[in-house]
Amino acid sequence: MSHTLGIRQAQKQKTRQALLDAALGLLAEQSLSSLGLREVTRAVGIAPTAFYRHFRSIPDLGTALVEEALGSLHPMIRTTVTSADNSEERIERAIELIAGHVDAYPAHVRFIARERHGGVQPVRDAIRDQLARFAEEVKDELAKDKESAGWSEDDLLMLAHLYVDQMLITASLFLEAMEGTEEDQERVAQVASRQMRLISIGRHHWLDRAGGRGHVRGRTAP
Amino acid sequence: MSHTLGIRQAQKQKTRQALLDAALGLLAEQSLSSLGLREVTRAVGIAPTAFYRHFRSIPDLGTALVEEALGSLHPMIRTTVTSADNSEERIERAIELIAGHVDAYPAHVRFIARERHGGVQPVRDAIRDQLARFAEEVKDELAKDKESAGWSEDDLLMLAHLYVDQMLITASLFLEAMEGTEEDQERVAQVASRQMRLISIGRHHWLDRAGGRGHVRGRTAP
DNA sequence: TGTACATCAGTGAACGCGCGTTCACTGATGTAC
DNA sequence: TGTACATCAGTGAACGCGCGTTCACTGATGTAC
Repeated sequence: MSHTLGIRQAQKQKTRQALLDAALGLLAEQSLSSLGLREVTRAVGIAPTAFYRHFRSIPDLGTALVEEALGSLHPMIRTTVTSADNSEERIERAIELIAGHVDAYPAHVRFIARERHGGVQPVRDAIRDQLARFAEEVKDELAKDKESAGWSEDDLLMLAHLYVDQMLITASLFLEAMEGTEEDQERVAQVASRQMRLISIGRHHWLDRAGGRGHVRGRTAP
Repeated sequence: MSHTLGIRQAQKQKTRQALLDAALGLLAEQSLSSLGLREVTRAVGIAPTAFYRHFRSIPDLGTALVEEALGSLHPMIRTTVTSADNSEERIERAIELIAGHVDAYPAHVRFIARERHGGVQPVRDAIRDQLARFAEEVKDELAKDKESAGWSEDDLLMLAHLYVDQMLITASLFLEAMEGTEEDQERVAQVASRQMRLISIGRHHWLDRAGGRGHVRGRTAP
């Protein structure tokens, strides 16, 4: 092997990760803008001053958490969306995937929902940028679909944003429902999948609109 | 007249309102969970201890802000939604109404967007309850519409939530765009109205679904 | 109308506490020879 | 392999500061007669 990273680097990364994990835990019940540096180091069990070896400040740690929470999600998004539109089953699968993610990483999901409009600008910006990337990727996937024939780039991006926002809302509702009964979660899934279906139906008939006059495309009469 | 409220009560209300206003101003750049009692009283120009004459705590003040921000909005919601679905013009009017509200009360809108998923549970609960009321009211309005014939209560509520969430997302985007150019705001309006339109199209064809088999209603062939 | 007492919004001193940041340090790990 | 020096993650004392909350108070407003 060529590069085992060295004992020092390895230990540093471990401590850094411990700081991120501790912060995420503490953020279950407060916002980033009220999270204290001493609070985080205390939870990890190191001296307050050691914090500065890893992060400039709490907002800096926050942007690292954004990367951790969303950075690795891009491949998942792509495979989830890929023609996730045609059939009921595909919508169900997408919803289940969201539910599974919320179940596996509830703290990350909560963090993103909370700080997306939170009081720390660099973190808001980081989240906005990641979500914009998601929307672009969703748009790219949608563009590959047969159903997207005749759609403008603008309209595809508009639809992609609608899907991304809808996913976030659904994730946030699952999070709330996690503290409730199994039934609550089922109800969230039901509503979310019907909303997805309604949006998909809107997509399906998008090019029929324009009040019947002008350039109607596709949809040749039965 | 029967009841001029008395000098004492009037002054008390004035101070209370000053506290709410000051808090709302300070919340432009931080979250409620990091807002300090002394910070608020300092901004108003009264002693810290006077705070307790009006609110039990900062979260208590927060729930009062929720009431102020959303309580008076119910009539507006009702008139906005009322068959706001049929025509392009009605969607445009709704979007303009949202834009106008964001323009008139940016701090309130920011507060709701921020604290909806923020770190203070009583405030989150208060916002959730108000939004649920909005959804119920939107549902009631939708139910009056001809287009809702054949819809179940569940589906109407599902659609109502979709509209409410969409309005909030739009309001939040307008807020961001307020710091940008006129063009930015126009682009937000364009995207928002197309998303609304797509949802409306989905609504229009909702009962046609079920894969063509089974109980297809309305929509007799041309 | 005038007087005597009650109420209560706002004051100001005092408290103990945890905060973020600085600084010189220690000692294990890494590197050059 | 062994030695001498450099690096640097983590330490611990110290700092000044603002926090939330308590308490007894003041004096204008309200009320009863």
